[in-house]
Amino acid sequence: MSISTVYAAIRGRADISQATRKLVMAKARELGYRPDSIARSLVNRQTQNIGIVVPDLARSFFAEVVTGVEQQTSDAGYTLLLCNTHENRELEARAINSLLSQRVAGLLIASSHDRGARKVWRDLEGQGTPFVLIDRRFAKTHFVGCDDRLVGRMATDHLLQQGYRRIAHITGTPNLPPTIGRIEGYKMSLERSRMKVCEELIIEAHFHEEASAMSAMNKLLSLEHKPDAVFCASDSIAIGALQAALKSGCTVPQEIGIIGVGNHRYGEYVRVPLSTVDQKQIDIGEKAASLLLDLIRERKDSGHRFILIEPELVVRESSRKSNLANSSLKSWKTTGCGQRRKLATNR
Amino acid sequence: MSISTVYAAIRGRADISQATRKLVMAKARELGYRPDSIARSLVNRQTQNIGIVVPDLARSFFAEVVTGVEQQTSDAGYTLLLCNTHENRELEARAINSLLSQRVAGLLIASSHDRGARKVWRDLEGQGTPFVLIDRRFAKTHFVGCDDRLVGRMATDHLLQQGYRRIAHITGTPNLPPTIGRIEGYKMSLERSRMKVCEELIIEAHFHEEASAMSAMNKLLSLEHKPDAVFCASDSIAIGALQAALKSGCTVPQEIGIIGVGNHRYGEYVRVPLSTVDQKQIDIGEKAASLLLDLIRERKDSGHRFILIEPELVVRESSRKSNLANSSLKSWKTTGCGQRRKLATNR
DNA sequence: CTGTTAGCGCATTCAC
DNA sequence: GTGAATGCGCTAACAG
Repeated sequence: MSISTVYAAIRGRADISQATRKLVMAKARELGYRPDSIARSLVNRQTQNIGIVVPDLARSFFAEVVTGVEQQTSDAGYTLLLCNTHENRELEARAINSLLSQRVAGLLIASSHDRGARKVWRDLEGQGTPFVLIDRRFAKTHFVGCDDRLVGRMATDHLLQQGYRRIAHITGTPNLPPTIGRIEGYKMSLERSRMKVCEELIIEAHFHEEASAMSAMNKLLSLEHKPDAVFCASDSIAIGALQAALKSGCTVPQEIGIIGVGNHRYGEYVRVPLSTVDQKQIDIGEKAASLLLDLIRERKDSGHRFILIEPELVVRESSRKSNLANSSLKSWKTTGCGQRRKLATNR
Repeated sequence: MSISTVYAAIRGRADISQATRKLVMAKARELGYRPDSIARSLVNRQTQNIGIVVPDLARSFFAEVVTGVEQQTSDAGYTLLLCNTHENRELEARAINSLLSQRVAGLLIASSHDRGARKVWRDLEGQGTPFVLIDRRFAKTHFVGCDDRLVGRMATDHLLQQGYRRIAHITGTPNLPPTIGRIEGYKMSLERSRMKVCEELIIEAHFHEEASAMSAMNKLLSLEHKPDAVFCASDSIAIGALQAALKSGCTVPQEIGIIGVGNHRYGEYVRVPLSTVDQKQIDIGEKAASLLLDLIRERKDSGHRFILIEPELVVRESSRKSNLANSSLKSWKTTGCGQRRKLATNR
C-alpha cells in the first residue's frame, strides 16, 4: 500500500474504500501513529494555533477573557499560543513577531500601546495574518471590547442618581484607551448634569495596584473640599480606595460612595460590598474569538469591525446612599452576573 | 549567493564574513523576511513551544501558576500552548494528544484525574515528550506543587494553637490529590494533639464554588454539636463559609474561626480579613517551568523529581481568637506575600 | 568562507 | 481506487 493512500485514509478522504481505511486505522492505532501537525502546517502554510497577547494574565480580567477565548477556539479545533507582555511594548512587539513567525492562523491582542499608536497596526495588517484587538481600542482595526465611555457614564450617572454631588475619579493606568474612555465618560456624565468638572478630583492610579489607589484616595481625602463619591477605573482600584477610606474613618457609602469596574468575583465579599460596572469579560473573549475565526475563514475585507460589548451596572452597598436606589436605576439594566453562570454550564 | 549562505548568515553562524552578513540582513529587512519556525521545527523534530494544561484558567490559582510559568519559559525562548480542561478528563486527554501531535518540547499538566490514575502517565512517558505534573500529585512522575499534607497540618495546627477545640474541615473537590492531602493533614494534626477526628465535621465542597461552601457551612452550623472553627480547602471555600457564618449571625473569629488556602489577592479585603495558607503559586509555576526546561535540555532520566513547595501561613483576622497569636506562631514561618512582590519587580 | 545536496512528514497533482 | 512524483522552508553534512 502506498504512502499517499495511507494519508488519504487517515484524513478521511472520500475516494478510499472502507476496507483499506479500516486496515490503515487499525495499523495506525497499533503503531501509536499520530499525524504530525508540524508537517501539515508546513504544507498548508498555516497552523491551527491562535496567538493571544495580554498584558498580565494574573489579572482576573484577562484571565477571564482568555477563558472565553479558549472556549470558542478549542471548539473550533484551534489551540491558544499565550504571551504575557507585562504591559511592556517591547515585549509585546517581540511576542507578536514570534507568533507571526510561528504562522498562527490569527491574533488576539490586548495592546499596551498608547492610544495614538497607528503604525504598528498598519504594519501588522501588511503581514496578512488576521488580528483582532481586544479591550484596548485603537482606530482602524478590528476590535472587541467594552464601550469605555459608556462605562464611565454609567458609573458616574449612577453616583449622581444616588444623590452624590462631588464626584471624584481615580483613573486607570495613564494613556491606555480604557483609561481615557472612562475619563471621557465621567466628564460627559457630569456635563450632562450641568456639574462642573474639577481637575483636582481626577487622580491617576494603576489598574491592578491597590496601593496606588490607596494613595490616590488619601490625596482626595486630604483635599480642602473633599469629594463625597469616587468612580474608580477598576475593582482593584475601588478596593484600594475603599480600604483607604475606611482606614481614615470615613463611612462607606454614607460619607463616601464608591464604584469600580470589572465585577470581580469577590467584589461582593469585600468589607463593603462593591458596586461595579461589569465589563462582561467572558463575552469579550467569546466575541473576539468568533470574530477572529470568521476573519480566518472568510478572509473578507469588508472594513473594520467594531464590536462594543454593553457594560452592565451592578449595584451593591458601596454606592447605595439613597434608598431610592432601585427606583431611580431603571435607566440602566442591572442584573446579576449571567456570564459566569453561562460559562459554568457550558460544559 | 547561495541559499544556505543566507540561512547561515541569518542564524548568525560564526563562519560567515561580516560583509555577507550585513548584506543579507539588509536584504532580509527590506523584503520583510521572517524565518519560518514551522519549517525549522519540521527539521528539528521539535517546536519551541511548551504545552500547559490546566483545569480552569479563570481560577486565580491557575492564572498565577501560568504567569509564573510564562515568565520562565518566555525567557528561555519558548511560547506557551494553553489548554483549559474544565476539570474534564476527556478534554484533558484530547488536549494532551493535540499538544503531542504539535510536537511540543514539553508538557506541564494540572490533571483532573483521580489520585489513583497510573496508566495515563505510564503511557505518556512512553511518548518520549518530557512532562511535569503540577499542583495535583501522582506517583511516579515528575511533580512540582505544594505539600498538601503540610498545608492541612499548618492550617489545623494554627487553629488549635489559637484555642479552637472543635475544628471542622470543608474539603475541596472530591478525589483530587490536593483534597485528599489536605484531609490527611487535617487528621494528622488532630491526632497529634490527641483530639479525635469526627467524620460528621468533614464536609465536601468544590474548590472554586463559594455556593457549595455556603451550604457546607450551613450544614455544620445546624449540627447539634457545632464546630468552633473551620479549615477550608481553598480561599473561595473560606469566603463562602465566612459569608454563610456571618449571615447566620455567628461572629468570626470569636464564635467561628476560619482559615482558607491559596492566599488570594483579595483575601485581606473581605468582610473579615481571611487567614490562609499561601501555596506560592507563582513559585510553583516558576519551579515547574525550570524543571521542565532542564528535562528538555538534559534528557536525563535520573528518576522522578518531586519538588514540594513550602506553604506559608498568613494569619489575619478570621482565625485570631487569642491575642497570643503572634507568640504562639513561631513554629511556622509567617511573612507577607513575597512571591507577588517578586513577580512585580522582576521586569 | 561559500555552495550543493538530501530530506524532515505531509498534501497535492496527476498517472495508472 | 490507488500509487508515484514533487515541493513546502529549513537544516545538516559535506564539497569546493
